[in-house]
Amino acid sequence: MELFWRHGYEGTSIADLTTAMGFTPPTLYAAFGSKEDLYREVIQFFLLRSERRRMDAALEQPSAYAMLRSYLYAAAESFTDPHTPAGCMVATAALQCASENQPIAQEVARIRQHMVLGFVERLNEAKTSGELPATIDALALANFYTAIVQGMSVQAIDGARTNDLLAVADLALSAWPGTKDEG
Amino acid sequence: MELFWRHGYEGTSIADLTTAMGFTPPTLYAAFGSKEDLYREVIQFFLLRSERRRMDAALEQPSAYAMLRSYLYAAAESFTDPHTPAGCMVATAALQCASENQPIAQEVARIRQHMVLGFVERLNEAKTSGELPATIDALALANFYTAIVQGMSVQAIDGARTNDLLAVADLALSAWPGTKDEG
DNA sequence: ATAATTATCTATCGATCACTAGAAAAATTT
DNA sequence: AAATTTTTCTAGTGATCGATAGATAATTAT
Repeated sequence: MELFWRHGYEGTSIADLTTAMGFTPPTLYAAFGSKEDLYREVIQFFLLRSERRRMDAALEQPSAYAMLRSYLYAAAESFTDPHTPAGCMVATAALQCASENQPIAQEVARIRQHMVLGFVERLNEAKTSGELPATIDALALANFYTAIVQGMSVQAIDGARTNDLLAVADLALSAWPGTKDEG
Repeated sequence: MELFWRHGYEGTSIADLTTAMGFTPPTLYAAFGSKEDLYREVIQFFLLRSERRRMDAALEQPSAYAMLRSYLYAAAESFTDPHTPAGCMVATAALQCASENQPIAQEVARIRQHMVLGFVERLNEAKTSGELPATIDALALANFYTAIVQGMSVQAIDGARTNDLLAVADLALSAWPGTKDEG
């Protein structure tokens, strides 16, 4: 996971993986099938371990605003966690790749879309509860906060520190078009 | 440029390039030196042709707010221009790559940093002119709008349309902590 | 028109890519 | 302990990677 996270799908070779894991290619293929299968498995592992944990904690918040704040703060922390590679493993992954790896890119893009829809769902709840004006475009707002997460991931890769990303998150939260009462 | 733009540095092979340009590898190497040199040259060409044009037009605006609006709107248009690959060639390029291509990644990251500093400079002017409160952290604000550009680039690659990105831009502009009078 | 130069070709370099057949070693079962 | 199964290794597959030597063609200069 660490290798794919840091170097991406194309930037990580079977030799890199087997060296890091301490065995030889046949063992890897017996265990995971192919490089592509292994990458998919790693992504799912990452989602369960990092992304889902972030999102679950955020969705527990009492308001949509608090959810976004929780998520963005958690992202700022984890994107700059010195124990893991910088940035997010899916938010800015597989953006450019060779034609033969297009399926990989599409799968990662689908996961990103899924994340947007998670935000949209919560924002629509906020519209019915009155936290957000009914006139608000929930999809546009979800795209906006997703863009912030993606930009934070880029900047983490470029060496930004936790506080830099927290400041970006706060500015994004200042654009919140609803109430900020609870949370 | 189109190949590197769409598939990235690692995702584009010499064979891809020579096929697209209609000649053979020795001609490419005689003309450009190496794949790395060619990529650097392409990036410079892109900066002059697209990025610099966007930035120059933005810096002509009478206010910092209008500059950001001009830049973000231009980005929304060009990132989704059907005549070129989706997204920006530098904003989301070379984020993950093999260790041996680290120099390329660092160079692109340096260009991104340069873009942030361009924003910072204009924002500091806005502080002295009174358009922005003196208490504002210009670097944080520049990082915020840069993050939006980077996120817009990711979403363009993922298939977003011009209007989607314009909506994201407008929400980012709504976070502007200064006056919006002129422009 | 001939000579010198430049440009592009064919054919390939060694290295590395993802991946695998068949042997050897380790673990498990009888 | 012997037989069987599972696992991992050595060694190598063909394909493709970026890059190049030497020959050929096209252009330019005399």
